[in-house]
Amino acid sequence: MSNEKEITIYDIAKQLNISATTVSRGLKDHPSINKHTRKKIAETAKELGYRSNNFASSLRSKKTHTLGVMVPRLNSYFMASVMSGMEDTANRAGYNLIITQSLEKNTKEVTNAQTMFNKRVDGLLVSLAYDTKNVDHFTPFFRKGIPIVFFDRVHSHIDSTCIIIDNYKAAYDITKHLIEAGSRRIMHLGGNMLRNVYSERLRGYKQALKDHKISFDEKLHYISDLSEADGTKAAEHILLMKNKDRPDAVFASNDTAAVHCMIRLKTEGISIPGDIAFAGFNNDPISKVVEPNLTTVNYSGYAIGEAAVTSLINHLTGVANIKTTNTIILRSDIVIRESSQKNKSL
Amino acid sequence: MSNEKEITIYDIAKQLNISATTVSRGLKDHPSINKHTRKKIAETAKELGYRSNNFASSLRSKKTHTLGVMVPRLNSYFMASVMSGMEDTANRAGYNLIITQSLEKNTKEVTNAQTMFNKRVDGLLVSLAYDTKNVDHFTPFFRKGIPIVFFDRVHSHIDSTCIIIDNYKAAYDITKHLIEAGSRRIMHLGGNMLRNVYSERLRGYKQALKDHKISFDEKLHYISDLSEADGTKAAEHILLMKNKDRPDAVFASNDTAAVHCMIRLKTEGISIPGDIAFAGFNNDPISKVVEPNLTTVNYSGYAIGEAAVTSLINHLTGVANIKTTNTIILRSDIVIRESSQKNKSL
DNA sequence: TTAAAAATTGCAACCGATTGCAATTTTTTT
DNA sequence: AAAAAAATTGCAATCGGTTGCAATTTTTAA
Repeated sequence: MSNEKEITIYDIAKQLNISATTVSRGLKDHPSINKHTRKKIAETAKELGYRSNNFASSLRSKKTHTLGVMVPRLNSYFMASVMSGMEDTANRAGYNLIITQSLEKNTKEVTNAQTMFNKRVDGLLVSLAYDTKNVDHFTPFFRKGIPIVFFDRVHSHIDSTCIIIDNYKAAYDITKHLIEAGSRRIMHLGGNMLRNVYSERLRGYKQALKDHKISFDEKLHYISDLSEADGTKAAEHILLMKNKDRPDAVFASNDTAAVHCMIRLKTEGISIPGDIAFAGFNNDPISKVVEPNLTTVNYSGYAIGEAAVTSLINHLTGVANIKTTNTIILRSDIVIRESSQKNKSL
Repeated sequence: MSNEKEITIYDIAKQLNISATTVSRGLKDHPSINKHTRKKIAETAKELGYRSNNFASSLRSKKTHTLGVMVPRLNSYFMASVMSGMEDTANRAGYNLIITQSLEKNTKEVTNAQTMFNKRVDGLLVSLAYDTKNVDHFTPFFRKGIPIVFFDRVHSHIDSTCIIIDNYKAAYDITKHLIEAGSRRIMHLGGNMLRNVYSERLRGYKQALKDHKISFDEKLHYISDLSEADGTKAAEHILLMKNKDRPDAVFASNDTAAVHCMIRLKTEGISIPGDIAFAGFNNDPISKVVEPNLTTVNYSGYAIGEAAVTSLINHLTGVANIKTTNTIILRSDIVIRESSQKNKSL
C-alpha cells in the first residue's frame, strides 16, 4: 500500500549529525537543548515529514495521553454537549478520549471500567450509571493512583474531584418559583435516590416546600428512570388519582419526563399550567418546543465537560491536585417559561 | 503511587518455563500453539493479573486498533445515536474510537484530519462538514492505504464505502405524501447542495413534484444551515411573501428547522396543517413534541454507526474489502403525523 | 589565564510485544 | 523401525522514543 517509509528521530539525527537523544529532547523543547539546535531539529522534522510515534513514546514513558470517559448514555442532548466540551478541551491539550457507555447498567459499567484499566488511560472521567451502588470497580484506579474526575452523577471520594451544579439550589429555586406562581400541591418526578443529582433535587424541593409551610407528601414523589415512557406513565398515575389528591404542579428531574407527562395529560384535556403547572430540568431543546414552553433549569453541558477535562489534565500535568479540590460547582439558572405560571398565564 | 509491578509476557514465560514467544502467540490463540500450553498460559495470565500492553504491541505490529471518527457536530440526537452505535460495535471488536468534530467548518476538518493521521488511526469514519468542497485532506490516508468509510454526509470515492439511506426516495415519498394529503405549493427548506444528503433530498422533492405535474419554483427553495435560527428565519421569509406566493406546505431537510419554522408561524396565527402543512427529516425527539406532531423521515443513527464500523473493521481484518462495496443503503421510512394531513385533519 | 560552574550533547540500556526462520518434538506414513 | 510430514516451540532482532548518567563544550568567575 504505502511506499514511503516512516521518518523517525533517527533519520533526523542522521541528517543533522547529532544523536537521537538530542532530537528527542529538541522536539519537545527540553530546556537543556540549545535554541539553535532545537530550531534546526524542528525544521528538519517538518522538511522530512516526521510524525511522532505515540506508541514508542507511551511504551517507554508509560503515559498514554488518553482519557477514559464513562457515561450512562450518549444519546441525549445534555450528554452530547458534555462530550463536545470534553473533546474540544482534551484535543487542545493533546489528549485523546476513549468513550464508553453503561446504558445505565452497573454491570456494563464494571466491565467498561476493566476495559479502561486495560487500555491504561491516564485518567478517568465518570458519570455513574443509574443503579451503581458502590465504586469498588474503580479501586484498581485509585490503587494505581490513576486520577478520576466525577461529573454530573458523582460519587464523593477523597481522591477525586466532582464537577457538578448546585442541584439542591436549582431545585429549591424552581420549586419556590412554582409556589410563588400559584402552585401548592407539587408532585416531584424524581430519579434513583442513589444518584446525587436526584437526591439533591429532591432535597431542594422538600426544603422549598418546608420554607413555604407546605408539608411533603410521599404520595407526590414518583420515582422512575425519567424516560419518555416514564413521563407518560407518570401522567397516567396522575389521571388515576382522585381529584382532591391530584397535584396542581409537577416538578420533574428532567425535561424528557416533564414533557411527555405534559403531552399525555393534555390529551385528557388537562390544561397546563391552569390545572397543572410544570417545571423540568436540563433545558433540553424539547423544552422550547412543547406547548406551553417548559420552565426548566439551564446549565451548560459543554462547560461541565470542559471543566472536568481541564481539572483532570491539570492534575496529570501537576498544575493542580485533584485531591485538594473536592468539588467544582458550575453555574446554573432557572429559565421561566409559560408552563409554570398559574397566575399571570398569558 | 503504585507498588505492584506490571506483569508482562516474560513473567508468564518464566513461571511456565517457556519462551515469551510462545506466551505471545498463546495469548492470541495462534494456531501453532498446543491447546494444552495455551490453556496454561491463559490461566497463568489471569492468575498473575496480566494485562497486555497495547503500546508495545502497536509499536511492533503497526496496528493501533483505533478508529478515527470525524463528524460535523456531536450535539444532535441523530449524531449521538450514531456515536452510540459506533462505540458499541467498535468496543465489541476491540477497537477504540477517537472522536473529533468539525463544527461544520472545513478548516477544522482539515486540521482534524491531520490529527487523525498523526494518531495513526487504523481507519477513518467520516461525515463531512457543511462547506467541505473536496477531500484533498484525506489524500494522505488514501495514499497510505488507510481505509475510510463515509457515512450520512458522504463523498463518493473509488477507495471507500458509503453508508447512507436513500435520501432521494425518502424525500420523494414524503413529498408525494404531502401532495396526496392536499398540498400543491410546497416549499423546501434545504441545506448546502455540496452535501449529498441535501442535494438528494432536493432531487427527490423535485421528482415528486414533476410526477404530479407540479412545476418546481426556485423561489420555494430556501437554502440554509437548518439550525433553529434558520427555521425561524425561514418562517419570517414566508411571512413576508404575498399571500398568493405563500406555500401551502413546507418540507424541511431536518426536523429542527421544520419545528422552529412551525413555531414561528404559529405565533402569527397561521394554522398547521390547515394553512401550511409540514414535513421534516430525522425523526428527532422534538418531532413528537411539537404541535401538531411532525411528519418526518425515520432512520436509525445507531444502525448507521453500527454499519459503518462493521464495514470498516471487516475491511481491516480482511473479511471484506471496502473497495468492492461501494455503498450500503440502510432502511428508512416516513412517519406520518398530523402536521402534514391537510385533508383529514383531526 | 585558569579553575569552576553552567550549558549541551551523547551513550546505551530500556519499555513489552511481535515475527521470520530455524530447531525441536510429535505424529503419520511406509 | 526408519523416514517423512506435521505440529510446537524458541532465538534474536525489531518497532521508535525516553532517560539516568557521563562526557564534552561553553561561559563565568577568580
